[in-house]
Amino acid sequence: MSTDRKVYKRESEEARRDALIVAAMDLVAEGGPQAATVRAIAERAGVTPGLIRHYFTSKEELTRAAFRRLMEWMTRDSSAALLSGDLGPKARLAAFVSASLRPPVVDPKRLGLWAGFLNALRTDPEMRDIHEQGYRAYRDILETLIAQLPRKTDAAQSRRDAIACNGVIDGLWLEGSALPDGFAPGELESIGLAAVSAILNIDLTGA
Amino acid sequence: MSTDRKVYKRESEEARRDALIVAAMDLVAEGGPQAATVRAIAERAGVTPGLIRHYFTSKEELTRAAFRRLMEWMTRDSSAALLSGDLGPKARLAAFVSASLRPPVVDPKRLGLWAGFLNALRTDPEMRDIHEQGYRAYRDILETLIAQLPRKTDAAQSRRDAIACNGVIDGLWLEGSALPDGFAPGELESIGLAAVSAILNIDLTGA
DNA sequence: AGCGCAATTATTCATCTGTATAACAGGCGA
DNA sequence: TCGCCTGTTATACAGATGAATAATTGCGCT
Repeated sequence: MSTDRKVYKRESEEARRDALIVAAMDLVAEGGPQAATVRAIAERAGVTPGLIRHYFTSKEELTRAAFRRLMEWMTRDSSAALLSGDLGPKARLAAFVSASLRPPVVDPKRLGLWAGFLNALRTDPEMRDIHEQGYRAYRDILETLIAQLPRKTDAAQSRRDAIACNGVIDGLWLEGSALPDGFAPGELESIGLAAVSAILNIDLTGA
Repeated sequence: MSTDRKVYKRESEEARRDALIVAAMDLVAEGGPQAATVRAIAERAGVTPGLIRHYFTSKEELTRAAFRRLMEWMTRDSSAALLSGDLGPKARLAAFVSASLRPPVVDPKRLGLWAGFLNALRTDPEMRDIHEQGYRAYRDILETLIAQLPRKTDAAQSRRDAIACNGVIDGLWLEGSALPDGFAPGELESIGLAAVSAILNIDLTGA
C-alpha cells in the first residue's frame, strides 16, 4: 500500500495567512511562545509545516504578523463603541473605559498572548516598533477623550491625568485577565469608571 | 594533547542553588522562557549543564524556584519601608505605593521576568499556587493599609477601593517597566500617589 | 478534456533541548 | 599524607525544532 498523501484544498492567500496567524496566536496564548512551534501551528491551521514558509519568509515573520494583529485587536475592541453613536464627551470616555474592562479585551488568553510576545520586544526592533505604534494609538485616544471633557486643566495636568487613567485601566485589565473568576460581572467596569471619575474629578458613572 | 577537564571549586548547596536560580531568572528576563535552556543557565551560572539535575530534579523545578523567588522579591521590595519606622497610617500607605512605583520594583527586566512566567501559570498547578500566594500577600498588605486609614467606609466600598488602588499601582508599574524612558524620575510615584489619593478621597501627597 | 503552474505536501538536515549515565577530582576526615 | 565521599564534569541519546529542498496534486485556463 502506498502511503497516501494528504488531500487538500487550495485556499486564497488571505485565508491561509489568516489561518496561520490565528493558529499562532492561539498557541502562544495557551502555552506561551514555546508552544508555538512551526509544526504545532501548521497542525492547528490544518496544513503541513512547510506551508508556513511558503507564506512567511520565516517563523519570526509569522510571529510579527500575529503580534501586529493582537495590537490591532486591542485598540479596535476598546474604541469600537466610539464610532457608532454621537455621544457626549463624558459618555464617550465612559464607553471607552468600559469597553477596555470587559471581554473580549479582558480575557485570560489575551493576557497570555500579550505576555508571550512581551519578551520579544527586547530582542526584535521590528516588534518594538509594532508595540510602540499600538501603544501610542491607544493612549492618544484616551488623551483626546480626556481633553474633550468639560473641565479646566493645564497641559501638564492633562498628561498626568492621562497616564493615571491609562494606569488604572491597564492595571484592572491585568487583574481581571489574570484572575477571571476574581470579580463579579460588570464589577471591573464599575470600579474602573469610579476610579477614573475620582482621578479626573468628574462624574462618569451616570453617563 | 588530552582534552583537559574544567577546573572547578566545590560550593555549598545554597550558593549553587542560588547561582542557578539567579541565572535562570536573568535569562528569562532577558530573552523569555525559550532563552532559559539548561545549557544557557549552566553557562551563566559558571557550571556545566549536568549540575542542574544534581540540585533540581528537573528543569521545571528550577523554573518554579525562580518564580517563587520573583514573587518574594515583589512583596519584599514593596513593603520594605513599612517595617522600619513607626509611621502614621497615611505615611505607611504612601510609602508602600511609592516603593511599588520605583526601582527595583519598576524595572523592564522584572516585567519581562513576570511575563515569561505568566503562561506557565495555566499549565502548571504548582506555579499557580505560588502565584496565588504571592498575589494574596501583596493585596492583603494593601487592603490592611487602606483599612487603617482615618476615614469611614463600609466593607463593600473597602474592597472596591483596594481593587482600584491595586489596579493603578499595577498599571503604572506595567507602563513604567514597559517604557522605562517614558517617565521622568519620580513621576510615576507622584502620579500614583495623586491617583490613590483621589480614589480614596484622602490626601497622601503630604505624608 | 488536459496542459501547466503554483499551492501544498513529503522528506531530509543540522542543530538544539532535556535527560540519563559514566567518569573524574576537590577537599574533608583520619 | 592519603582515602573516599560526593560535588562536578563529560559524554551520550532520543526527540523536537526551524529551515531547505524535492515531489505531488489541485485547479484555473484554453
